[in-house]
Amino acid sequence: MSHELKGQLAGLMRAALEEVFPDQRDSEVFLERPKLARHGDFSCNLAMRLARPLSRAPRELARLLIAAIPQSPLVEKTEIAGAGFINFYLLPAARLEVIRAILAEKDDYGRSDAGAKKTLQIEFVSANPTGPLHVGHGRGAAYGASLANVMAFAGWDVTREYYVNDAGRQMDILAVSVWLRYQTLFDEGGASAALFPPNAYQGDYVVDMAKQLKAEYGGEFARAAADVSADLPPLPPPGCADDAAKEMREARLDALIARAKALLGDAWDVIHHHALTTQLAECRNDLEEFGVFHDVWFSEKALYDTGLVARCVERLEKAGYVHTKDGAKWFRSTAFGDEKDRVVVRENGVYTYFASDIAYHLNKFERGFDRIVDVWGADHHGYIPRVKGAVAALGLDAEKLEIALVQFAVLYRDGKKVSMSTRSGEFVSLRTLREEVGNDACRFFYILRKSDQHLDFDLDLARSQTNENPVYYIQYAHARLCSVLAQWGGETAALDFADLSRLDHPLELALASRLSEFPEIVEAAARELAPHAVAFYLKELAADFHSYYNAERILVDDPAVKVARLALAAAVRQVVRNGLKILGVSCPESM
RNA sequence: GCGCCCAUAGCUCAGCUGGAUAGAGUACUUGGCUUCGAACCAAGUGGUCGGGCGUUCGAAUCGCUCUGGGCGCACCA
Repeated sequence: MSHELKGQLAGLMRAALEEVFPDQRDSEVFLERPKLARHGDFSCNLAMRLARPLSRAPRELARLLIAAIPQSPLVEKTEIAGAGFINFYLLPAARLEVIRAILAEKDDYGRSDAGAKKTLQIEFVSANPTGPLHVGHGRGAAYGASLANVMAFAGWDVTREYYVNDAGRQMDILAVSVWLRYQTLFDEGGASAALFPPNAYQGDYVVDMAKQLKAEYGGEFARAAADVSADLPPLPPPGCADDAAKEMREARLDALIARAKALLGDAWDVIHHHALTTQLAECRNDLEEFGVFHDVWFSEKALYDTGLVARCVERLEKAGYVHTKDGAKWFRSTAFGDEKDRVVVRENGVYTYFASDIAYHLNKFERGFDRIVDVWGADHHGYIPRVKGAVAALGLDAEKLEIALVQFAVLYRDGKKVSMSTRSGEFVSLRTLREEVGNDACRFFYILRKSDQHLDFDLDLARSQTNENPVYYIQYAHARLCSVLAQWGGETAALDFADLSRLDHPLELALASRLSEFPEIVEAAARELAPHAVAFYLKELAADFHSYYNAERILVDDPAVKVARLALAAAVRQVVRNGLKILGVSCPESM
C-alpha cells in the first residue's frame, strides 16, 4: 500500500543512518514529495540536517548514507541532488500498486488509525435558536461537519455536538417578541403594534410563530394593551446620545420581558417553549438539508436544572479562584493569563453566561472525552483564556481542549457588504444561500479556504458563475469516470486482476502517485484541523485525471491495456468519492 | 491604548514538521471536439511572497520591528 511507501523508504533511510552514524540514530527522518517530478518520487533532507551536528559537508554525508541504504524491491535508483538531497526514484510497479490497494479497500481507502479510536467531541454551530441560521453560521457548519468527517476518517471516535443556549436573555427577547406580535393579532387599534420595540427580533418568522400560537391557542395569551404598556421605561428622546439611547432601549426591553412574565404567569413558559422548539426544529432541519448532523443537542438550561452551574462555581470557590467585589462573584482568570477577572455571579445573584459555559465544559470533561474541540467564530477569540483558565482551575487538563477559530464569512451583494444582524432581521439566511448556490457548491465554497482566512462570499459571483465553481470540476471528473466505466459495462471485480504493468504513460504514473498521496492528505488535514486540504487535493486529483483523459483513450482495443486503464479509472473514481464524502459533497454520476 | 488573526500574480487563493527554479484557478493571448462527456485539455503572458533587520547550509514558512486591514477588550450571549 502506498501509504506504506513513505514509511518503507523512511525505514531504509533510518537503517542507513544507524549503520553509518549510530550516534545520530535519534535524528528524525522525514520523507517528502518533491514539487518537481525530476526530483524523484520522494526526497530526504537527512544529510543536510546532519551537516551541522557532524560538522561535515551535506553532499559527503549523503554519499555515505546512500551507500548504506539497504536493497529494496521498490527503488529504481537514488541520487544526490542540490545541496544534499537524497532523492528516491521508485519502480513503476511500486508506484502503481496503490491502484490495487484502492480497489481492495474501496470506501476505506485513506482511512487511518492515527486517532486510535480515542474519543473526540466537536462542538460546532451552536447558534442561539433565536432565528434562522445565516451565512455566517453556514461556514461554521460546513467547517465543523467536514472536520468531524476528517477526524472520523483519521481514526477518531467523533461526537458532534450542538450547544443550545436556551437559558439566556436572548431567548427571553425572542419569546417576548413573539408574544408582542401575537398581541397585535388581537388588537385592531394598533396600540400593540406601536409598542413593538426596535431592538426586539424583527424578522417575519417571529410573526409566523405568533400566528401559529393563535392557531393553536386562540386568544388565550392575549392581554389588554394598556396593561402591557403601563409605566414602562421611556424610549430615548430624539437626539439622545447613541450609548445612552441604546441603554434606554435595552432597559425598556427588559421591562417588557418582566411585564410579559407577570401578566402571563405559566403561559409565559408555553410561549417561550413554543419559540424555542420551533426555532430549534427549523435550525436542525436547515442543517440536515445542508448535510450537517449533530449527535447531541445539549441544553444550557439543563446545566441549571441539574445544579451543575452552582456546583461548578462552588468548586471554583473551594479552589480559591473566586472573590467577591462590588457585590458580584469574580473568577480569577488573570491567574491564567486573561486580561482581567470575569464575573460569574452578578450583583443581582444571576449567573452569567460564562458561568454556565464553565459548567458546560466541566460536563464535557466529565463525559470522559479524550479530546475536545470547540469551533467558534473568530470574534470570540478573547474568550479563550477565561474558558481554558476555568478548566485549569477546576483541576482539569486544559490541553485536552482546543479552540478552532473560524473567521467570519462576509456576504457581498452588488459589491456591497450585506448587514448580518439577526435582531434587525436584515440577513441572508443559510437557506436562501443554499437555494441560490446549491448545497454542493455552498459546502465546497465554504471549505475552500483555510478557516483562519476571511471569507468574502460574493453572492452575485456564486450565482452567476456556478459553472466555474471548482466543485463542478471535481464532480465532472467523477461523472466522466462513471460514464467510461458504464460504457465498458464490465464487472469492476474483474479489474482487481488487471496487469498494471501495462500502465506506462507518464500521466498514468503521475495519477497513481497522486492517488497514493490521499492517506497522507487525510492525516495532515486531521492533524492540522484543516479539512480544506482535502478540497485542494481533490482539485489536483481531478486536474491530473482530466489531463490524462484528454491525452489518452481509456477504452482501447487491446484488452489488457484497457483493463489496466479501467482499473486506474476505477481507483480515481473511488478516491474522488472518498474525498467528496468527507466534504459532504455529492457525487453525481451524470450532470 | 492593549491583545489575537491576516498580508503571496491584475483578481480569488494554496504552499505540510524551514528545503531545490514560489504554485493553482480566474482574467488576457493562441490552439484542440467525425474518436470514451469541450462543465475538459495544451501552450504563453503575469511575482521586490507588505517593508526592514535577524536566526542558518537554506526563510513565503521561525524571531524582532514597522506599515496596512479584520476582530476582540461587559455584571451581553
